[in-house]
Amino acid sequence: MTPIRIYNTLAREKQTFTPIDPKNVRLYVCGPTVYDYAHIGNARPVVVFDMLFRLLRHVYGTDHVTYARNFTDIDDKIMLRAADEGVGIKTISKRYEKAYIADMKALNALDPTLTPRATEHLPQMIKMMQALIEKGHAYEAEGHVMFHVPSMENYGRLSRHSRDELVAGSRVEVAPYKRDPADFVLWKPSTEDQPGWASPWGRGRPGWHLECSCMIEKHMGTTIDIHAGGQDLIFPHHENEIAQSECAHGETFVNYWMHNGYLTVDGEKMSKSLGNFHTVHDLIASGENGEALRLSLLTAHYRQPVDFSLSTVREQKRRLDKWYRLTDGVEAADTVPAAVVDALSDDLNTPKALSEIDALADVATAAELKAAAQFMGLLQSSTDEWFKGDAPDGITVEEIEELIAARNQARAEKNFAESDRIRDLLTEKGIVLEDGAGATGWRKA
RNA sequence: GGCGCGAUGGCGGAGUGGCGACGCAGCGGAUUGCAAAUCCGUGUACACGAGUUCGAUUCUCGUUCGCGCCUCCA
Repeated sequence: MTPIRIYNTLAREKQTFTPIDPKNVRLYVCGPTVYDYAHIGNARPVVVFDMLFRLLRHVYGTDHVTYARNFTDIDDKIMLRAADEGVGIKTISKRYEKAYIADMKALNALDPTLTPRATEHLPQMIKMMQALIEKGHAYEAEGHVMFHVPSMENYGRLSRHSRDELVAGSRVEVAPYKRDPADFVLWKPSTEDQPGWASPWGRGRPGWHLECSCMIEKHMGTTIDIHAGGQDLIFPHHENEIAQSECAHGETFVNYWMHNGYLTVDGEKMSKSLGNFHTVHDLIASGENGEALRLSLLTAHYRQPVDFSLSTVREQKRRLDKWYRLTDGVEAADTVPAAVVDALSDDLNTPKALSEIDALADVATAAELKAAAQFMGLLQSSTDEWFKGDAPDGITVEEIEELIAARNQARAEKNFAESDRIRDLLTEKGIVLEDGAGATGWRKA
């Protein structure tokens, strides 16, 4: 078995992955703040680390991997949205949590083992803050609980920022209650009309970083194997998680840190003003194929930037079309081809793995191709479902078949003007005809 | 300014000290009434300049260009 190699952000190099306990490999990925639909950039870490989850399960056994992905369901952005709509935060968070789950399912992402929510971990948060205060790593000030950064000797080793650099490069005003400009919030007070929970420091709500530390502590222990997320989370989010957990526990928090690169759209940063903002929800609703979206996100290596465009999605759709044609009626092989597992074991080299799948694109190796593609969360439908779908838009299967029969009648009579007219009619409906040796088949474009 | 990443053919994207991965698109052919699908064939690609070497796209140094982060952000 090829060992799994992982690029560890902490070490800035690829390392051989050794789990703490092969019977319980623990992976945590930072999940969404549920205040709006997830965009395609949010989907990248989900798809990428879903691939990691699949690989870990393949190597260590399905029941030996715990994968947690949280929902941040208390946050100022959620509060803002709730206030806008005049509803409670739970209405907002539940709505977008539900949408998120559906969207990620459309991308063939497996359900994580655990999906903890911030608001379900208030007791753990309070306990951790108390421990940090007792150990001199945190203090109370004007209803806030602050983490005192200078109290941690090696703060900043993940992002390789020294406290001094952070203070010097800071773009935000320093709140007056901070003992040190680099200190960050663990707990902040809530006004009467804001959501809040009782605490020894008054009614308030948690800062962003605290939840992950507490959820990991509760569900996975003081030290976990892998913690992953977008590279923008390296600082401050993950740096501060390390500070909280390691100062509270006195133990290593995470052995391997993984961070995915950014996604651009048509070569530019995705933004609403540029008109290139794509939510997964809208992409699926407008007819883009979830599996093609997934494949598009896997065409680049996860640490590299990936450029997203609709033309890429269509291109990858055609690639899948080819694989579906080849594997029609073929039973997937029992084992996943080693070349594909090896590529993925090398720091999740998905472009390599995909090209290894292409190398199997031959009738003689169709069963292997199918096993490999399914391992990567692709070819999850039957060939028939893929090409024909549940129901083509604006035309019934019966109508299609009647038109095909009429066309074949015309063809038999050499009335090609009529047969081409019928084919054009179907093309307009998004139906492509394929004249085979015996019969005429059809598929959705 | 600090930290970090990258530059491969029309596009995407592996990889390697010496034989032009792979996919998509394009082009030619087979097949087809015509298409579609399929099959066969088809490309003087490795940012620039030095250095190391018998030999560098691959290693070293430099240059240029592009990108990300530096307390909203996957």
